[in-house]
Amino acid sequence: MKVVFKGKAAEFEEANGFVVAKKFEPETYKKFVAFVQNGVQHDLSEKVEEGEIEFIDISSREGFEILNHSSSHLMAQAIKHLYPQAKFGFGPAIEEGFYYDVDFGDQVLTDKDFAEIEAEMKKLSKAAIPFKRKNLSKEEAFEMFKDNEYKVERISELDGNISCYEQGDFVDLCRGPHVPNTSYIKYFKLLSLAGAYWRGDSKNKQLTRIYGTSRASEEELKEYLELVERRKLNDHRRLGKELGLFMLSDYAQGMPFFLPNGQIVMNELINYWREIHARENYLEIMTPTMMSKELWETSGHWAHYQDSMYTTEIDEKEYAIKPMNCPGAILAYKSDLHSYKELPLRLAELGHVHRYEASGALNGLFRVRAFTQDDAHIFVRLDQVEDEVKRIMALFDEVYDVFGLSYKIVLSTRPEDHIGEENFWDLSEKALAKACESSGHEFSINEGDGAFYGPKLDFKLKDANGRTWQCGTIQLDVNLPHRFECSYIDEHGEKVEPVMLHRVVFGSIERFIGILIEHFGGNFPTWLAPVQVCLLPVNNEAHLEYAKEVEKELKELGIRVKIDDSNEKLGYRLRAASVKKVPFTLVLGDKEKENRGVTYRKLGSAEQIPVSLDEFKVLIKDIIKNKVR
RNA sequence: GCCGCUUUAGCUCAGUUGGUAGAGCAGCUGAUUUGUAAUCAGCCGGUCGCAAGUUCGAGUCUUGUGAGCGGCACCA
Repeated sequence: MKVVFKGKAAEFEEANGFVVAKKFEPETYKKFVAFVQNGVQHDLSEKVEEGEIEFIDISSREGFEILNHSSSHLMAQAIKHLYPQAKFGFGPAIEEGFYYDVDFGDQVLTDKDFAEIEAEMKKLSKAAIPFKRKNLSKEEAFEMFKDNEYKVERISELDGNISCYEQGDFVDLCRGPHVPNTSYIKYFKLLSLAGAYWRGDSKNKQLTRIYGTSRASEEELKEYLELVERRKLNDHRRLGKELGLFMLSDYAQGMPFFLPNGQIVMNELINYWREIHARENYLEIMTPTMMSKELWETSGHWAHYQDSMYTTEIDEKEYAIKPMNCPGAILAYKSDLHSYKELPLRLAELGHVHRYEASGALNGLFRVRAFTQDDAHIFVRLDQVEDEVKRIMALFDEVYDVFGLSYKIVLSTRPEDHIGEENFWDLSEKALAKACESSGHEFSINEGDGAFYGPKLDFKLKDANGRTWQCGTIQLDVNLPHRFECSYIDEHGEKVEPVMLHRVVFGSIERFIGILIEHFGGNFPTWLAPVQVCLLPVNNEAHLEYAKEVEKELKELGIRVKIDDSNEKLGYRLRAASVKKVPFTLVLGDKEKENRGVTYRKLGSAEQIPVSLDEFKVLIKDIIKNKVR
């Protein structure tokens, strides 16, 4: 086991951020005295005892980051050797590895160049070049990096002493820490290439970002690369194709087609959604897909959202296809007078919206141009906001729990381009934070990421690759009700403006289905499975009739059942059912026919369970009703 | 939109230095009538994303363009 020692003592930091014990046993670390520091042996036992130095397992998260950060430096050194004109931007460790942003000038790099860079890195690794920390004054730093405008820009933002790390002929501006020398970086791989704007601003030059990953052992690297491969198996785009769930067509870029199997999943989700929303006293409405320009001008979308809207002309009048359902819901609200006694008034809508998303942003079902929001607009009095938000969060918890999904909450605050008065924003942001706090939901804050009309709580779920996608959201909005002059009559007979909450649980049903496909790896719980039961007559001549009888009885219970009477051996048909991820496979032969039984197998299990048909009916009804996962 | 890559049969993929396309699976047909993860045989199936160009000749090379993938920006 390799252990990195992190120095806390100032003089130690100055010498080098890190030293590493070569053969470390945790129980005996106090006895451990010899360290490699810049290639020199030092006795640091005293510093260990005094707690000035802490040890870090290179396989720990912190060790991982140090290793990968050092790897990005090593890669930069190798690149500098091969491409002397290269200028470097930022090169940090990230979740699963590291990257470095490089300006190669006019040269175009492709992933075919990785082999050469990796070979050079290996060479440098073998040389065991020590990482040496140096502290520079600002002037010295400017002088040292004067040929690199990116580093110069960064240095100009720093105060006081500026540290850099030197390994052989390569120096980089860096806070550290690093592994002691390049030989610690042995098990790495360059993974991909991407354009990335300098400092994340699309107005700036695009640099070449090279992603890689570095591990403490060959085994860990292999494991990681296998994990990357395994993730592909759960990719919803692949499973969606294999299981006949959805498709995409060049004729409608970014607008998914739901195929029969996928439509079943969607319909089941919608049934469930309607059920719980009826219970929670939501009233369902449906509003038009296209509405005229004036409406969007009133709502502010025309001014703040036009780039994302599809428009058309009807009878010489401009229309927009709705990118959101809110204005429609507001018109529905305004169709009648409302008493304070009616509030909270919850108008739900499964709204199919269209948004012109950048072509490069599109991604399977996760990022599309046409999708269905399981929307609701809730009109409340100001004093009802906190309770209602808590109530919505409880509903979210209930729903996500059914699928076994976990989420992270992010509070997004006012963006630069927002409408309405600042004090409303102050109040709204506080109200959302308070609702989270008082209901025991943890959240982080994303400054400036709110909607133009109000702040929001976003519920983010992870896909198979660990990327997060916003699904549920709760948005607080005083602006749209004001712009549309919404009102209710309070207990004194006065007209008062209500507050509006926008909220979606699934978010986009399409995206949510994508998440579910990956979450379950295509093995949907029985209540969602396109085909729930597959019937396999052992012999078509002798058992098909009984299979049809079983089919009829199960169908009467509303179960989605299919007979596989193809002329294949049982083994083949079992495998076929398993490939199609059917939750229950029932084998029907002489034994079963004789005593009105079935022998069932659950997906993923080889266990054969004989029961009577009546018992099976009770069992599967129960599993479906309870949404057993 | 930007950077890089990919694009060949319904699906997954081969196609060597340019000489007008192959496999497995799926599908269809026949034989087999099967008791727990692939029975055998035959057949069908491709303007090689699209459009130009170079060439005697292009799936292979060049340019343009569509779509997809990985990122970046975006996600109001």
